[in-house]
Amino acid sequence: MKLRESNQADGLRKAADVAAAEIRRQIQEGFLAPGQRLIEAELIGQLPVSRSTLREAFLKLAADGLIELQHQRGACVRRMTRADLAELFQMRECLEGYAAALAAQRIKQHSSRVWLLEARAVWLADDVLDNELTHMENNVPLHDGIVAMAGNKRLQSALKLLELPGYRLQFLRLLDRAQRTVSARQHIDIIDAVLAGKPVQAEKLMRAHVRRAGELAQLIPGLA
Amino acid sequence: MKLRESNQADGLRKAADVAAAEIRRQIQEGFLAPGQRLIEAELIGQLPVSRSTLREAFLKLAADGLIELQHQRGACVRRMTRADLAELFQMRECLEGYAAALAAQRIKQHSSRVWLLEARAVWLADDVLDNELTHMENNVPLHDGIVAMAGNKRLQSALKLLELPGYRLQFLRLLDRAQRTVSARQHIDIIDAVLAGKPVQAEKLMRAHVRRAGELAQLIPGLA
DNA sequence: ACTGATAGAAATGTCGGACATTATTGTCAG
DNA sequence: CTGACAATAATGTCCGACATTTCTATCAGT
Repeated sequence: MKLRESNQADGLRKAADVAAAEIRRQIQEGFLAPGQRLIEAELIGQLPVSRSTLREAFLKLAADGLIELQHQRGACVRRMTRADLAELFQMRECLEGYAAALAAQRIKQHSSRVWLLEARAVWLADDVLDNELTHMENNVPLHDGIVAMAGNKRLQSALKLLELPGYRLQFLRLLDRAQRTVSARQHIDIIDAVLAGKPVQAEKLMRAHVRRAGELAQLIPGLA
Repeated sequence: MKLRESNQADGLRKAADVAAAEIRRQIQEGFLAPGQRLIEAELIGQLPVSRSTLREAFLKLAADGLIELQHQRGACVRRMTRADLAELFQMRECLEGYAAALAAQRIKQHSSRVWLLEARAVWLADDVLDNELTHMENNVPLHDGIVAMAGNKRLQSALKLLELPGYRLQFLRLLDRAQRTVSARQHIDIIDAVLAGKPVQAEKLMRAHVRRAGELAQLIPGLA
């Protein structure tokens, strides 16, 4: 049978990866709500894959922590409890703090000073205070960039698994102007510490920054 | 067909888990060397599972980082490069350090002071200096125990994935008496810091301890 | 009407076979 | 000895079947 010709030029060579990516997208966009059950028979009807392949996709998604698999009870979109969220942000505090420290250590080798200076300018401007979407759109790249500067791929992929799956919109709503102001200030301080090559301070500031985000996340409504 | 009745009372309910556990055991005991290819057809002959189930086991092992899966090239036991090892110990330095800090913070709530005091006595005794096996057998539980005291299950499972898969024996051989002496001293210092409820110091000491182990691990022969 | 047992339906876990696709190997002409 | 090419081996995917387990709706009894 002709293998799907749809995935033109994408890196997803296996059908299971395609299916996993599609389900991931549906989860992140809210089509699949946290706690919702994923019935194999239903998804087979929606995705061009067989049961075996779908089950493989389930395993990959479960490995990424996006869904949960229970024996003889199938798959469901992962539902966060407040305790889970606390643990998650504790991990991020630890890892991103360390990433900031490593980034500060390696700042000389990197020509990414330029990039950091550009980011700094962004967080000094008013856009990130006025517009919550602009704020968010610049927030993720900044954190990712600092993590990338740390130069540890394991660290990078570990942190990728710690992004909140389906609650981003609800988190966004919690960021009022006051919150955005504090956040922007912290970002600038972190950038300065990294640029100055001060690992200890960079780590300390990043930890405080992530901890604050974690406390804010606890206010997300509708958590189990 | 009658499902295998062998797994009496173990928590491994799914056949895929049984197969994964068996393969994991073979890797850790050295029957399967790093880099060795795992042919589906061969393993089907050795394990009482079908191809589908075996492939599921592969996915789980890959998620744990024990094997690597390449498209159209199957599975092979993960081979560590020195760079991989460096990243791995960097992660452990970060996470275990943080775990020590958390443990020190929560020491009052835990009645595990007793446990720590017992561990302290062990590391003051001569057994852990004289016998490399005794050293190792007490090392893992101590680290695990401190991580458990941190009370973050994510942290716990993240660290479980960072254990060296098949190189433990070779690492063990690097621990001569001098190394063991330093290690024991560091353990005692860490325990004292946790008992004293000093998170900052506990983290600092644990980081130094893990970093030292990482530098030692770089001496493991036969790495890619 | 409510509760609990029970039979039926629904969904998952596992198996075996089949075939397409791709990687590896071995052969042969030059 | 090298490069093209055919043969082999191994993986990726699909399909259908059945056992096992969970879920559900019905029904008897208090």
